[in-house]
Amino acid sequence: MQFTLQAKSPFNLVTVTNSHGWVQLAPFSLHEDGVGFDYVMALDDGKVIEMSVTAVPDGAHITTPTELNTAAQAELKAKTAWILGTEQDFTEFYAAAAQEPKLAHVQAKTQGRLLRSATVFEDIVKTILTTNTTWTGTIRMTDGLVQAYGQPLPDDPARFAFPTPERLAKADMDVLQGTVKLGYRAPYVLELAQRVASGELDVEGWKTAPSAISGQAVIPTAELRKQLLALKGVGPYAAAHLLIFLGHYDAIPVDSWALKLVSTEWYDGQPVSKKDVEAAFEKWGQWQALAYWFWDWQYLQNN
DNA sequence: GGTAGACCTGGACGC
DNA sequence: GCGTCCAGGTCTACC
Repeated sequence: MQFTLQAKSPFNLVTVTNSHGWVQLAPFSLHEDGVGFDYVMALDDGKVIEMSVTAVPDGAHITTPTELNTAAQAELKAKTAWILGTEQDFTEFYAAAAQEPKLAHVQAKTQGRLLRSATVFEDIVKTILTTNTTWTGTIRMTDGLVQAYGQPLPDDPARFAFPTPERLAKADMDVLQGTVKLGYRAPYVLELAQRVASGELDVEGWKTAPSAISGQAVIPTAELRKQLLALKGVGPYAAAHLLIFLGHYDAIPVDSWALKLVSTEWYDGQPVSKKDVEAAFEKWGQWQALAYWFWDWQYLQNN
């Protein structure tokens, strides 16, 4: 099966793929040319497929060697559109950014979209695995989780889809801590999987909200943030990070990196607080997370 | 609401 | 090679 997804213009697959580090995390794998990527996906009917995503003007071309029925085809198209954010519209952000020299590049570079996983569940787990560790630690933990509990690809059993909540809900705590080495995060991930698998928690409902698809927030950010913070292992940083994925850009994920960037940009390298970071981007209102993310940082130019 | 200490791992560093 | 220290967010207990 193959199909082309046309995105709301402007769109550039390279920009989305390299928008942040997600493409380095299983079950993504970056193509050698650095433009497109492969992704192993578990469909609702239990089938595990691999898809290859390549660039076309203002869109992406998707191919999978697996034959799919009508329902599976629709699911694949919807999940791919979500991963790439093809329906997102950044016209207002570009208009605001054009007035700021440090953001004047965003429209020309078609920046705004961030690569997402196929499910909100997967993005929550991965975000928890970014906390209190190094990026190499995040890659290692994600790889371990996918290999230990992911469903194998029939044509290549060495590759796996990201574990479904149902599979992860049955995980052994000793394996999560000892083999996968999630450490103290293991109970957080296990509890999340069990709550989602049992139906108690509908995190995919956050994804299908019109606001998240269009990029225009309708559910108040404060309400969604409250629900995210109620998840074990999700604190202020992780909640803000996940809000971005869900189309809410009015909160900044302040981590040690953000403190370093703002310190260099406006405080001559002196220590800054979370409030300083938030104050620096407050004027960007509903776009402040994107303004922060795509800012032309002095620190990056100097290092 | 704010703060301190614990959590866990890998990497850097000194010996 | 070994031991120690530190960085990285969140949780819990406490004030």
